[in-house]
Amino acid sequence: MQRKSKTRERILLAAKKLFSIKGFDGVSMEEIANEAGVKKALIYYYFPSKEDLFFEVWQRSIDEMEHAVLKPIQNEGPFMAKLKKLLRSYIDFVRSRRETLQLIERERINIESRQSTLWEKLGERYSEFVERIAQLVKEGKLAAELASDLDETVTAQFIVGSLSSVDKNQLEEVANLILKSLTKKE
Amino acid sequence: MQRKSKTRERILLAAKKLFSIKGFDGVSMEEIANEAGVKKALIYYYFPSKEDLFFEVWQRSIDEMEHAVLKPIQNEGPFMAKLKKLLRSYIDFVRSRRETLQLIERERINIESRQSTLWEKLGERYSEFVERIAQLVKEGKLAAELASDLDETVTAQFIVGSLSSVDKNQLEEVANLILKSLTKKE
DNA sequence: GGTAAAATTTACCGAACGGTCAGTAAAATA
DNA sequence: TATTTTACTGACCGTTCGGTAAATTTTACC
Repeated sequence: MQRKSKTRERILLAAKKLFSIKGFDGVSMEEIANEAGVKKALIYYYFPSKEDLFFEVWQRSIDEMEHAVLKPIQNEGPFMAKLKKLLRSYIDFVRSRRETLQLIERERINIESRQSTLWEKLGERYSEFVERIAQLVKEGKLAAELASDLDETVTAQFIVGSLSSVDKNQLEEVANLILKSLTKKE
Repeated sequence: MQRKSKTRERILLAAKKLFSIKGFDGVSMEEIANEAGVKKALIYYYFPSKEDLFFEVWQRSIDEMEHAVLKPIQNEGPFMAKLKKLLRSYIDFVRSRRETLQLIERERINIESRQSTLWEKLGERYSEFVERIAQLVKEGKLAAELASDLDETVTAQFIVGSLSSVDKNQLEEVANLILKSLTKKE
């Protein structure tokens, strides 16, 4: 029972690593098995298919990101403090969990362009995350700290998108740009 | 001679379409052939390999983007006019050339994580594009229209990244956010 | 220590992959 | 008209793919 979950975990870790580097279609089950130090058939003992394996990797990655980014701001008080904390924790996440971020960034587009119902669920899971940030933006508008004509979802996409696409060494600069763009002119 | 280039073009167009939807590893040569209305073997008459086919699709796509985004600002005068024109032309590009943008966004990460010399060239071609926008930022700093402590490359990545990652219907809002974040406080 | 269940490996399958090649039809050249 | 070049096809090759079934080893429990 203990051994079982340990092997399963090793497979998930190996899969996540390789998926993040080469993408879903670029990785074979044999590669994943080798990375995990296991024979290919054993993967099928724990996971019904390559897709199912990827699904679990994806869900876990989004959970991980959501936890790292959203959890720290939950008990924060005033809106501006929350926003700054969000940027801070997002920067920390990008810096410390490169593999997770790369997996998400890489497969996000891929997921959107597959039409199967199962894959769509994965896309929705990601949208949920963005929408939670959009909720924060809404909060800021209600508190009159952000301009009332801001579209919440677009603003959330803007925050995530800009922080995900720049060099990891200068994320603070981007966070400042975001802050400056969002705060009301006085 | 005329027929030859027409077929070649059809193959390139079909490949671009499929690569942009499914990615390099997600598309087979047979699919591309079907999309182009051609037998698979004929593709190898025009292109030595799948990689070579992709290389040409990629180079053309970057050229297309560079032309659409950078050409309009070449003969523009003052810096702020140039910057606004850049945002305008980038928005138009995102709206009208979705396939091209999706190909670039999708394969950019993929290209970076392949270590072969040939693939690295493709990555450099993209970096060139970003660096050209960075040059514009530098211009703005010299003209004292932008804060002097802005990192040019990061700012360029910020502009491209944020405009590439939001819903196409509200790009103007993002352009305004970018403008607000970059212009000096008065 | 025997034994049943769980965990892992070996051996294999049909399909699909990227790529090749001999040959043919159609055009261009002479 | 004869000949060379260009455009294109179908059949096929070796390999790798995702996935399965059966045999073997390891573990847990009495």
